Amino acid sequence: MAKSRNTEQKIFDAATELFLEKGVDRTSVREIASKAGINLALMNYYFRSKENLFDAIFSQLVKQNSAELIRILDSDLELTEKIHQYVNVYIDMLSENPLLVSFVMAIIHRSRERITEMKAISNLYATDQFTRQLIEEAKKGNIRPTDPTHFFVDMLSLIAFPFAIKMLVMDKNNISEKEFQLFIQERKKHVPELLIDSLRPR
Amino acid sequence: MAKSRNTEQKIFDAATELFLEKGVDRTSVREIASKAGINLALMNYYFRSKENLFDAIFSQLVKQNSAELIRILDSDLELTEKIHQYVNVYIDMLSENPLLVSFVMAIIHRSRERITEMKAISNLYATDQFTRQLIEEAKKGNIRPTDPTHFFVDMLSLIAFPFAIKMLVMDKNNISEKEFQLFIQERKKHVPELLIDSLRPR
DNA sequence: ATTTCGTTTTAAACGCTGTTTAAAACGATT
DNA sequence: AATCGTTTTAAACAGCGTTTAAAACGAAAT
Repeated sequence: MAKSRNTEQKIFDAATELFLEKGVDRTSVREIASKAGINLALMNYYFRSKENLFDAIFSQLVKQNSAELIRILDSDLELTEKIHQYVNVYIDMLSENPLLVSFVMAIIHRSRERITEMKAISNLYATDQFTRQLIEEAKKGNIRPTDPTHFFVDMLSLIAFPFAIKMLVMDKNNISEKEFQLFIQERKKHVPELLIDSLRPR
Repeated sequence: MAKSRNTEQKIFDAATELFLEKGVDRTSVREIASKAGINLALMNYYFRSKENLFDAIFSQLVKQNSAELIRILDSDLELTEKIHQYVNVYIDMLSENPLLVSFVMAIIHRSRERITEMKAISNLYATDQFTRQLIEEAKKGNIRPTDPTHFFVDMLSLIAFPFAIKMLVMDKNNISEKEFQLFIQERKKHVPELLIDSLRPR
């Protein structure tokens, strides 16, 4: 048997499912092959390595999700509305996509070697319009002068880090998965408030 | 030759150095044994596993560092002063201890199975006094009513996450290691300001 | 001084991992 | 029906963390 053109897709799908379920490191290539119903070596035939397979899955996932975030950052929305939308969409994204969260964590974990992949998820490289806005609004006196780098790092931190320490928050507050999701939902209001508040002229 | 009671210490030291240098995952047990000048199997004789060795190094590191943070949280310091001190000490700690940062990231990465180790670093379990303070100050009208959980998660996020995306920040702003350290130093002022500002009654 | 006994060290192997190899099977083209 | 590039296969590779069983050792007991 040969030329079943969906072999590549079968590997891709099986790996995606297993990576989500057990994490990248704890998923073996033999397991992926078994789940996909293919020979072990085919994984290396289609993707050159397991790392490469991970990248393929990851960048597809990012492409699906980051477009909207960049669109928001680049838009003409008023500053506070833009912050609201960005935070809301980003939190929803991470909240609905556990695979994305664990992939982001895996990449951050070996961040020294994986800057390229990090760029894609960070939107840090689409902040020109946003930065301009921060500076101009400050010039007009609508907000207090604000360092754009710190502000953007703050925003990313407040959005993403809680997902990283999810298990910790659940354990400490003795809450369930569902209740954690509620906690995250609260942050869609809380984080923009905090950020916008810090911009208010004194 | 036998009974050289410092064999355990030699393994511990060699592993610490290598873990810092190349990360836990990319350091093999054979490499540790070679650097320590001991037989491969001795690593499993003294520590039961590589994971165990990691834990031993990690918890020693945490013990050295977290005591002061807990002391600050439990102190009678005035709220704003407490926030200042906590943020400053924590940022200094992470900034002077790259090993701690990469260990924290390694543990967060496999957070599902490692809650115990996470507890140790989070200080999330020493927040009783701090929580009480937030509630009482709000009752007195000195600060606006604030959810303690969100506030503490905010604080941790703003302190820790920037270290996780260090490479990203450096690449995006085209800055050196030294300049990143400066950026971090700025946050010792910026983060407390942001947090305390959010407590101001409206 | 020799035997005994628990501790420490050793070399070799185990089962697992990701990856490579070389040959086989296959389908379309000639 | 033969050819040729693509796809699939079984088997092996080198590396990993870990285990095994025997050896080497030092101190205590005879």
